[in-house]
Amino acid sequence: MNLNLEDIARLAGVSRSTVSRVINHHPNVSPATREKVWQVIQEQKFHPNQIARMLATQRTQILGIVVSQTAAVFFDDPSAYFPTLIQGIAEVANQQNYSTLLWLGGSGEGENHESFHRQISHNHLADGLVLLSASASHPLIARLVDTPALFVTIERPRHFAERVSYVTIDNVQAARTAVEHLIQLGRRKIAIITGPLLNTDSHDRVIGYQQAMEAAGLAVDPRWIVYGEFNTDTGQRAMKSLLPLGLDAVFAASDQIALGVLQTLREAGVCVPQDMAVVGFDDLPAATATTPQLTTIHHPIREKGAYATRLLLGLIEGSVPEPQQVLLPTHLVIRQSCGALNAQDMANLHG
Amino acid sequence: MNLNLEDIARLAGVSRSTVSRVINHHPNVSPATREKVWQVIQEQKFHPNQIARMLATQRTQILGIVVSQTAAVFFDDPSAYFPTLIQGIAEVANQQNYSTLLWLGGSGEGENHESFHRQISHNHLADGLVLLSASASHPLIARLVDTPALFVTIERPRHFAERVSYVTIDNVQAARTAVEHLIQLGRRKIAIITGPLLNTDSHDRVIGYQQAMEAAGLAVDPRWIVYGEFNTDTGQRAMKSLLPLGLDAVFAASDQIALGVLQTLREAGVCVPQDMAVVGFDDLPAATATTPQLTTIHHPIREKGAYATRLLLGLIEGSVPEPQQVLLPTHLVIRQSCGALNAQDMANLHG
DNA sequence: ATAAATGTTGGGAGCGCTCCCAAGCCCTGC
DNA sequence: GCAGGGCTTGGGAGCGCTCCCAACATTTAT
Repeated sequence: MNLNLEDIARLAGVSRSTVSRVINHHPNVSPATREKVWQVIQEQKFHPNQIARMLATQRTQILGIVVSQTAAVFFDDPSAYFPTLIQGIAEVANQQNYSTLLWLGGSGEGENHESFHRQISHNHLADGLVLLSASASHPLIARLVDTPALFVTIERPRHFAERVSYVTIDNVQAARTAVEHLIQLGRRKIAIITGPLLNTDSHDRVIGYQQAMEAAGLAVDPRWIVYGEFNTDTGQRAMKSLLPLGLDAVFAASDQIALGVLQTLREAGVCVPQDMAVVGFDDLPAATATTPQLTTIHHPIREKGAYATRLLLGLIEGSVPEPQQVLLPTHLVIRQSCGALNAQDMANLHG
Repeated sequence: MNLNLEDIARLAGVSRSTVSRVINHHPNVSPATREKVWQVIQEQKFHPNQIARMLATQRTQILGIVVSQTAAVFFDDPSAYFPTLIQGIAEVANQQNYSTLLWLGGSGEGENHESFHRQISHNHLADGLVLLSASASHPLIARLVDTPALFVTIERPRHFAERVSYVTIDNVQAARTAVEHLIQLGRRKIAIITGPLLNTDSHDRVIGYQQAMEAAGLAVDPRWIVYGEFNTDTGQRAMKSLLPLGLDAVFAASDQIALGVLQTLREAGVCVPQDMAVVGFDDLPAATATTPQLTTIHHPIREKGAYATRLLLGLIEGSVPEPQQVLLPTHLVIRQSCGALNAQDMANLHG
């Protein structure tokens, strides 16, 4: 049904090879021939078969995006963290003429997870892989790290961190900045509510918290450090458990958590920021919709995806050596929930 | 570097064809040979080259997911509408041994849009396509409809509706149900705030609204019908403009819109549902987080994606004829914002 | 003018698989 | 005992492209 190179060649009165050269913009084709061939190609609306090209070149121009996680964690999440990441990836990929293969799965259970990862690593469709969650993709990383497969993870992996390429933010520094800000404002009894223990983002934010506290000579009650999930529910639950401890500030390691914290504090009649300062992490759109608006750490989610993709492309082209590890900058966005803006500032804001 | 069929054949002392037969579970291989070949395959961790297989079979086992829309509309949207759809698609696809190619793009501008769609329709990588937004994909539909390419859209397309396969919900009926519910509760002056005029979902919900009003013998002031976007901002803006009209109910054609409506009403000191009943559409998780909780139309977003994929697979296998058009069921979820639950019910809820 | 360098073109081989056909095998039935 | 049928097996011919090499044409340098 479809035409092939040979057909075009016949119609243009040249050889298959010449048509191939024209299509691939090889230099050594005379202008006249080039012109003639292009004309036939246009006329026939010819498009070379990608698959055949892949087979011949051993390159697919496809990037795999791996979201190995329970569906709920990713998509019912209003933060749109993963979708935003994917957007950053797809943008760069499409722009560089790569297609993106989306792998969603690994819904928890061991066997499923296993076969999901096997499917990805054996189906050699992609020239490279972006793993959106290093911690959840651990088994995949373990099986890829000793193969020639090219991949980069978002988030620093727990294992093989020295051998794999990743893009992340300096979570330690970012968390430290957030907590130092609270300390500067006179807060002393500061708790942290964070995500899963095994998640390196989660883990590093605790380190940053501890460093800030220690540097300020503030003792940390172990009960002040609460691990959970990066969601609203954890925020509510954790805050309820923290309520009796007489704190004056909470650092929520995600805005989702902060949302839950704020809600619980409101229900408990605790005034934010007067009685309790709150700082979040992520700078989601939702952070400006709360009352009071959330002070939070901004980090470039979409850019993480984009950067990881550029990096991966570099690895594929061979223009950069493995492994590459990059930390993207973050900054503190001061709004109302930390109490840094005094009454007058707030009046100005609303004026 | 990698082994191929021939290598395995040599190691197993058989021919390429026999190995191929074993891998593809063809019946006519003697048990002994089959066993021997499997053993070599396991030993060598052999995995057949997908690309070569694609070239030979002219089938890719890949489904394309097309999200032709501005990024912001899709991912900054807390409703996770598109991610949820994608999840439904990927689930079915992976389960049937299909991979999914994700096409995100068409960021508004004509030229971009054009080249985005060209890229999709010429790159014959997918056995079939799922178009996530019929209205936004119009140019793509127009170019695909006269080709042998297989595709199904979510949402009924504005043009070629009789010729394309799609999966959607009965928006007319759903909207009608919502509005009839308000009428039953004694509301008379009911407005509708909906999405883009060119979106068929949007359009049909208005039809449903009009049918319900007409059936009840209620005249509709043209100012009561407001078109906008499916977002919070539209809800706020539209509600502000509706405030002076002395309404007693608003049907928001998406929960996002309803969120904006609720916010504006709160700021204006209008009590919901006493002074103004509000019904939404979508049944997002956020609908239960509002005060009062939102009465809304539930529709199966994820199932839409899953159904569309099963349908597409059917078209690919040739087991169903084109075109197929299906309407999935919806239902009204009664919560507090419509005023159907009286004080006692509410007490029970909180007890 | 002529050898050498350069530019242009065509064809063969190969990427790794599937599918078809023919050949060889064994078994059954007359 | 031998023809005819069904299993099992191997090899050839693609799928449509790229890439290399050799052949030929055209310049350029001497």
